[in-house]
Amino acid sequence: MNNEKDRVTIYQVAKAAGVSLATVSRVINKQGSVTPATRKKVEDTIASLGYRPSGLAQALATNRTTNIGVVIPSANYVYIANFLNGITDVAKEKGYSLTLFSTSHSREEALQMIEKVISSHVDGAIIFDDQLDSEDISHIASYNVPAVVIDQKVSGEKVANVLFNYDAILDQTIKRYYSRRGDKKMSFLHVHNAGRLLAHAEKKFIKAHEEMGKDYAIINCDDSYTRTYNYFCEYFKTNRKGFFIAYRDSIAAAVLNAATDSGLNVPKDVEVMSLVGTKYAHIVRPTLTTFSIDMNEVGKRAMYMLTDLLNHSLVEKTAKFDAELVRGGSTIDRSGSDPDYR
Amino acid sequence: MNNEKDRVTIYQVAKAAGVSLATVSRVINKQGSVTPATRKKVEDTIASLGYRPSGLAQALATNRTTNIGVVIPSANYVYIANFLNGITDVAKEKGYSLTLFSTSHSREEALQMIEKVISSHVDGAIIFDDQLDSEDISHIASYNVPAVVIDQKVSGEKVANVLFNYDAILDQTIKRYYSRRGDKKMSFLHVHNAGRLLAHAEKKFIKAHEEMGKDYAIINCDDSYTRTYNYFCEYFKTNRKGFFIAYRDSIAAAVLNAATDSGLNVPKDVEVMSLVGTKYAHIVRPTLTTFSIDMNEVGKRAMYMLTDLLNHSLVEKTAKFDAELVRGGSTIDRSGSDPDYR
DNA sequence: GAACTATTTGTAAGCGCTTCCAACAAAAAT
DNA sequence: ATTTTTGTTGGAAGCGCTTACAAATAGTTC
Repeated sequence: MNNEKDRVTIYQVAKAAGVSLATVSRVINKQGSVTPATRKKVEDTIASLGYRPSGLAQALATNRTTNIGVVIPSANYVYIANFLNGITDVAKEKGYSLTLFSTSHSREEALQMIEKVISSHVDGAIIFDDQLDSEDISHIASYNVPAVVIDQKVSGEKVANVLFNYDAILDQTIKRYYSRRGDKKMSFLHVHNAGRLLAHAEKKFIKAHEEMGKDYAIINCDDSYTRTYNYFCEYFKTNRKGFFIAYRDSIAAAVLNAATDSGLNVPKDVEVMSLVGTKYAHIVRPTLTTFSIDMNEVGKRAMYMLTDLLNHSLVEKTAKFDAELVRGGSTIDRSGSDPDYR
Repeated sequence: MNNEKDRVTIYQVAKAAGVSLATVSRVINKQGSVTPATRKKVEDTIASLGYRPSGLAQALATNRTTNIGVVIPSANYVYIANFLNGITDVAKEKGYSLTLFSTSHSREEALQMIEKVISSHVDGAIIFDDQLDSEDISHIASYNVPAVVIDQKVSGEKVANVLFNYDAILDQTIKRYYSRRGDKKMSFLHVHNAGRLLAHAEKKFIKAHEEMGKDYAIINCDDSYTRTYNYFCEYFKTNRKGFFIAYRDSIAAAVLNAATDSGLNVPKDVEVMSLVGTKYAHIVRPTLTTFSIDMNEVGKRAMYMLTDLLNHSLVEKTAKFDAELVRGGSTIDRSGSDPDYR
């Protein structure tokens, strides 16, 4: 064992074992034929010298890094952390490392990260960003970096897509709401820069309302629990009723708590729900109704698709995840006989 | 712009610009002297060829990767995500990338990850693991990988430490509880494999009780919100009173919700608090009392320490974070005149 | 304008590994 | 005993870059 010494190289191992570089390389890569005797000899000197192959040099020589770049807005959202977790599990199974690129919801930073991904020489990338358009992203494909793009359709030979589908369930939920006894005005919580998914849902929300000729509101709010909570505490001083749809459940939780803390009853006076559902939705009381997609599964799926892409064995280049309605106590169940509604 | 072509190398740039490799290298690294005229010429051909230096080759040649390895149990905990977020911010500021190594709370995997960190040729590492002992970790230092170790004292020339201090506040809180009107039996929620921090706190908890001659309980529970919630729903059928200390706030939230949902009053019948405090603590009702440390700050600090370590400018090799008592409504405030206790 | 210095550029040797190809030895076939 | 086949090794080039060091050019000074 060497302590505080310079890195042991394959050359030193070869010398110590009395063989050539090539032979050592063969035993560490377990390929090519080596006599059991010499293999053992080499393995022993590797162990006694404490040799570790340099991933860098290997990568340069083989043109494979076994490294995947992951582009996300920030690790600080639970749904992103879930997504990351899914990726991590599969990456470990498949022997890949992950390099994180976080864009902080800024288009500029996102572009910069894409550049970084390209020069960082990753074998592939998973891109879950909400600021770039498909042209920005297809740029990465032109540099021969296989990529799986989340929540966006980007085409290219080495690009696969994971798409979310909130449309159907959102539309259906809104229409059912009005067709039963929906007596509250619906509001959609708009968050600046929250990205495509939200923007798309917002459009659907508006469209559904216009189709039904119903009045609605768009409320601008902050992507922060505390600020949203404070805002709604103020809001509920004058507005004592409403149905709110937020992007993330932690924002919905802010509305819910503000309502409860303002002496309102959820769901009688105020109904709330969100698109993204994480553990927050289960922890609040009443629990939150969400249109949910399991982000852990999305991460896993994305990583599987990427490894298939790298092995040229990916057949279906687009995966679609349909949001499911997960009922909580924050809305009134309007299905069937409405047992909860008195 | 080249599309779908092989990587453009520095050699091609040199040739196209009619200069030598060395000159191109000088302009991309902005060092050594180059005539403005040739610089421009080179920059132009770089742009027109769409050349990007290979980080890999640079790293191999300079022996610097500008890459930091981050070892964590899992990204799926909010406090870890917060920590990661702090690291990310500083890393971006300092121009480092992050490679993630997740150990899944397994000692075996953790050891494996340490090996990976070593051969991945990172410039440094931040290690927040709960399974390894200091000997395991000091192993990494012997391979000349500068490291900042979280929540553990590891010594070595190139090792720095970030330590947490829950002892004082925990001891003080327990003793104050009994010296005022603490009438409920205290229980500590033990989670298998949750690591050092918890184990240490548990010891302190027991010690404080023995010093005061008070009865206490250790409850084994799962590191999962749902399972803990179910367990305590059962538990509260027969036990209608108690003071519970959990490790993470989401576990504490499970106890809190189970109590409320069982018709108990928090904090009158059941008091709950946790060591780690995240957004969960603010979202539940009543809010949770926690012994909190701002993990985002911990991440930032760790990364600053690491960059200083890499620049040989780190003076204080140990940083200590004291946990603060953050009062929520899940416990009865026993300071002063106990206004909430009627 | 010669002698010298400062600045800009090119040459070539690595960084630590893989891998093709040739060389050789041992086993099998004739 | 000789040729062919199979299996095991070593030599050497190359992955894309950096960086002494040498060479060449331009700029000073007397």
